[in-house]
Amino acid sequence: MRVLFLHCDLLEYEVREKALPSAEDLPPEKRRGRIEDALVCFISAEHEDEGDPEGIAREAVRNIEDVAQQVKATRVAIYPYAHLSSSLASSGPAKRIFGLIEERLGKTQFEVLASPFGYYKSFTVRVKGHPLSELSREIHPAGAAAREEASEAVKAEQKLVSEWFIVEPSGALHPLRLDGGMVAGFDFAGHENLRKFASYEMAKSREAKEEPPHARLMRELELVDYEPGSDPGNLRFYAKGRLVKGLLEEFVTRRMIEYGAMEVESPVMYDFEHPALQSYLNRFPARQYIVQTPNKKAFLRFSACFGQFLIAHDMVISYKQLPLSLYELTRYSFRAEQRGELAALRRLRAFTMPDCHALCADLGQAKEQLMVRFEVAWKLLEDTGFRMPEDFEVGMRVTKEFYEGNMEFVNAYARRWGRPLLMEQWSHQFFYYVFKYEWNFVDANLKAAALTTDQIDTENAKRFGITYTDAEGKERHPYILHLSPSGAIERVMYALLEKAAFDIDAGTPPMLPTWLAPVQVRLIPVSKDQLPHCEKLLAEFSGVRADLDDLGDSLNKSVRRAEKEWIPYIAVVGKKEVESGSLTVRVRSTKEQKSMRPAEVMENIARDTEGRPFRPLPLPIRLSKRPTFRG
RNA sequence: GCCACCGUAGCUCAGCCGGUAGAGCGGCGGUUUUGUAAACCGCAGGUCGGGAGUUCGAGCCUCUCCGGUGGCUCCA
Repeated sequence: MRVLFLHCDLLEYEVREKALPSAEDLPPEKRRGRIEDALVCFISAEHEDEGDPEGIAREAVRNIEDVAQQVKATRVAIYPYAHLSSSLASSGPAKRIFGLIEERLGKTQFEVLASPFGYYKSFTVRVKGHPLSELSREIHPAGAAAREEASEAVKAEQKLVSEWFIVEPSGALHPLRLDGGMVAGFDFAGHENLRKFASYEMAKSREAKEEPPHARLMRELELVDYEPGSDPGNLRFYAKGRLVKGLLEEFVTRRMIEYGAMEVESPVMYDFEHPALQSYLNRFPARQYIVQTPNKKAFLRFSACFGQFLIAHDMVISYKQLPLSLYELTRYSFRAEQRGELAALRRLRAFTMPDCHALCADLGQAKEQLMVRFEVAWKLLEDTGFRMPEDFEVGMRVTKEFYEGNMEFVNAYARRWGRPLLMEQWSHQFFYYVFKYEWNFVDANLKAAALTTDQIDTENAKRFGITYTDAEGKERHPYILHLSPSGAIERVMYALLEKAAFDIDAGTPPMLPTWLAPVQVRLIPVSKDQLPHCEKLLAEFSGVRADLDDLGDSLNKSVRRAEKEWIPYIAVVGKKEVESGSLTVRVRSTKEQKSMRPAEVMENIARDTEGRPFRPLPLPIRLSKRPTFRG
């Protein structure tokens, strides 16, 4: 922030026209102003100030008080003046900063005149001209000392008191406490993962130190890799990885449409100045990617919320149409996570997020609909290849008030889940929701990552002006549910790979579910004499992802290669098989080696993949034609 | 963002006290034509992550930037 201090006999201004379209209309008394014998402060808010409006405003006021004291001024004028800096703050944050300065100065003994922000003004100043009457200062955002004073929002969060419980399927409640770093208050026997999850959440325990296994696997399997040419947390997907991701995307989307959601598509970037977005944004100023468009500054979306809320804002909705769901799969959502927080596929800066918002007439309908979506998500994860509910641990977050008023709902949820779950109870509502749940995957390094999540949002309908008309013809704000049925697609891949890593440790062959296996069947001729026969067989495997190892290596080597690729059905074709018309197949899931006819293999795959999307092999069918993406 | 560790051939890694770079796999050429997790021989392949510094001389020491991992903070 830059400030030019002028100790003046007189300041007089008159508003001419708006300089910013978003500037608010002014009451007549604000359109002109005059102050005599005052310290006039011309101020430019700069880009670097955006991260901490509270802090910079506090510093500004401190400086103003300081200078005013020196020149013995009792009156102060604040004059937003863009021309002191070449690195201006965006107008949203700037406006907020000026508001805060005015508010804080108002609490001092000074008489304050604040000229409006966002307008062209004509003005007159007459500077006193004594040695101290002209002075400029640069004020930088909170140094270490200033940062200790938390912003209002952070203070509110700090006041937030969390209580932790285990809720059993019976509804029995067990208050948890930390006892020497260990979670106590519940017998976790038989619920080892829940203990790990509770300890991750409550004690912030980080027990392991290795790289997560999936980070290595994703590269070894030629699925996904880091991209040093981009920004951290923006990954590259090779052909096989794109296939897996594409299939998951299709599956989730199909299930959401079957559920009844209306798929929409919204922009990836939004205008900083858009009034509906500002209050939402200002609370989390440092999290976005900023992009400079030809004529404005925009931010990249960090979820599908805005896009869908802005659509919902313009929709005409009757209570008869509720509940009503909008769905979008964002490719991508962007969050400028701190460097140290990124972790391969678990935590990214650019990720693919299915997001489904349901507008509900009232709390009753919201609770009912939440459980409908619970079933959709449960089935989706189960059909993807997870064990439900064993692969996940529920984190449920509620306000105390919600819990006490809706105990039956919480208990019904716990009964449906069928296993004990972790509940965090907040003393008061700090976030926009009163109820939220996540299904967390606990990985080999004992880290928890949320996949499925749904929330009951009581605030954003008001904030974004989303309304429906009720039976009496009155406009009402709906409750909004925020469901991500699977969580980020990359995170689903992470969980599947981490699950496979558990199998490696347990000594069972790791694999992806057959419907996601990049190659489902590999044909390996014992010698090149069987190649023509294999070529013919390929035609029989239409509708599955089959390929042919025609590299001419030894059988041992070819089998090893196929095993390392986690191929579920490896079919060896030698002299015997050509004569009998059968295949000798290694079935990965059962470790069996048995003689099967091609039709049987097809039936097995059809059974494994029933109801899931299919995509053809996105690679050359003959290995001799296939490049390696990495060594 | 802070602290620590790491970055050498496409991949996985070795490289001593600072003296000018090595293996295996993969690729290419040849021999072999194989019955269920790596046949054999040969060849090519390196700004030692980028930049700056110290030094007669830097993969090795110093600074800085980039990338990765772990911890902290964070996760709307």
